[in-house]
Amino acid sequence: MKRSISIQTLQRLPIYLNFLKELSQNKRMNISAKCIADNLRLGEIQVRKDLAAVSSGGKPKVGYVTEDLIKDIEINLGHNNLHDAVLVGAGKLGKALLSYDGFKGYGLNIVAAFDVCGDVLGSNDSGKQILAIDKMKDLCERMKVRIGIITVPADSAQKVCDMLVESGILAIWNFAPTHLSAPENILIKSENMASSLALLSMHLIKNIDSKKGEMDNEE
Amino acid sequence: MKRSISIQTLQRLPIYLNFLKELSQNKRMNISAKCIADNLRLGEIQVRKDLAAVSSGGKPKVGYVTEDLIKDIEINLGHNNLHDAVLVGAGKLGKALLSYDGFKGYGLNIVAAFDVCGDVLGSNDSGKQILAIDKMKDLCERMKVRIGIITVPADSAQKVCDMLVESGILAIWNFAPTHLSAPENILIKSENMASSLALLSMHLIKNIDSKKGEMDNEE
DNA sequence: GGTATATCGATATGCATTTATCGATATACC
DNA sequence: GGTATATCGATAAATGCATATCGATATACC
Repeated sequence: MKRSISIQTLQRLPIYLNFLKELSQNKRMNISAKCIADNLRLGEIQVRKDLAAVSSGGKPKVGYVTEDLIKDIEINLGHNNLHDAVLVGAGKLGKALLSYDGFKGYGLNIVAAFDVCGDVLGSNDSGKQILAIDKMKDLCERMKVRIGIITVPADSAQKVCDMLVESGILAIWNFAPTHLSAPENILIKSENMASSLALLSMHLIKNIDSKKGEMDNEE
Repeated sequence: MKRSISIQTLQRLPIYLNFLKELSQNKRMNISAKCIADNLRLGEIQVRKDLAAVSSGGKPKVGYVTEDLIKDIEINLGHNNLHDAVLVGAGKLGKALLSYDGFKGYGLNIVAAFDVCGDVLGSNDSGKQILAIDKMKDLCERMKVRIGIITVPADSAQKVCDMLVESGILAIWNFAPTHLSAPENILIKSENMASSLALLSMHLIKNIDSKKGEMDNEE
């Protein structure tokens, strides 16, 4: 039963988790689905359904027990067992991600970074090692690393992707602004900044347009 | 008619655009929907439908004219008119984004950054100014900036969000791992790393689990 | 010029996700 | 203790999106 958490629900779980942790700090013992929905600007029913997929249930009139809910979500997100990851491409974005110490809270542990460029090799100010790329496969296999993060320029992203697959990586987090091809069983999640910008841009265009033709009832 | 581009389609447009630009460099004049689909691992029909939403159409037997398609997509993405943006939070991620010079290609122009911390003020190695946050409102109003990028820690993100709204910002790109509340007419696009990680994590858990119980036909 | 074929566009089907409706139940208050 | 109410959970309808099917059409080749 618990197997079937939809992708959409899965992606909302971290948002609930974040909100619930805030509540927890403020010593709120109970929380209703409606309250969560109002605060997060989501539908009340949607929240209830999402929570139903992971939790053992709430009580009428009082809602859910905050702490229990947090635990349930964390279990379902796999935050209890940390996944090791390697990062390829120690440019600006790569270094920024390396230095970000919040990933552990999400179950991700970057063990090392790789790059071709000799200049950046060595220890980063994050304390993480930046190694030559030819050492990647060996390290991944030894440490059984299963997650790869790509922060190289677009034109070398596919090559890096292939290397990661070669190294036994099962899931790839891609920040390069390009599409990647990999075998079926490899999950590729692209953080497509361009797609996000498309959304913002579209919103602005619509908004500015509707302001120009201030008809009020444009449709 | 062209009004109704679905969100999903909109988010795929930059991917097509990227691919088409590569083709264009290789002097390919024409391209079929099937070819795009195969290269990008998408459905042929999906591609055709997406393209139908933005383009004036292709010809049987030859497909679409590459250059025309690029233009059509760029128009629909608003890449022709650059949107100005401000960035708040000149930490590691903020600086990384400031230094990334690829945004202009997506129609985004970061005009300045803001931070509370005195240390980082001044000119960045990106050439962009990092200013004190109290100057934000004035600058946004003067330059009619409509996009705000939030790269501050989670606990100050909402405060920054409010300030941006105050400054006349219409669309917010949020990198803080928290949910933000703003008036209805403000678009908030959160780059939720935790959500992405949830996806990766889930994939690994499923994969490793199915390997443990190597039943082959687990369902 | 006629026929074959690749490719397009439109309509229809199916699936996933969201939203709505309704009855059930635990707490609160009289 | 009985009734009112907030809230939950389940079932049903609606929506949005992806996939399938089919006829139309422009090019290529005979």
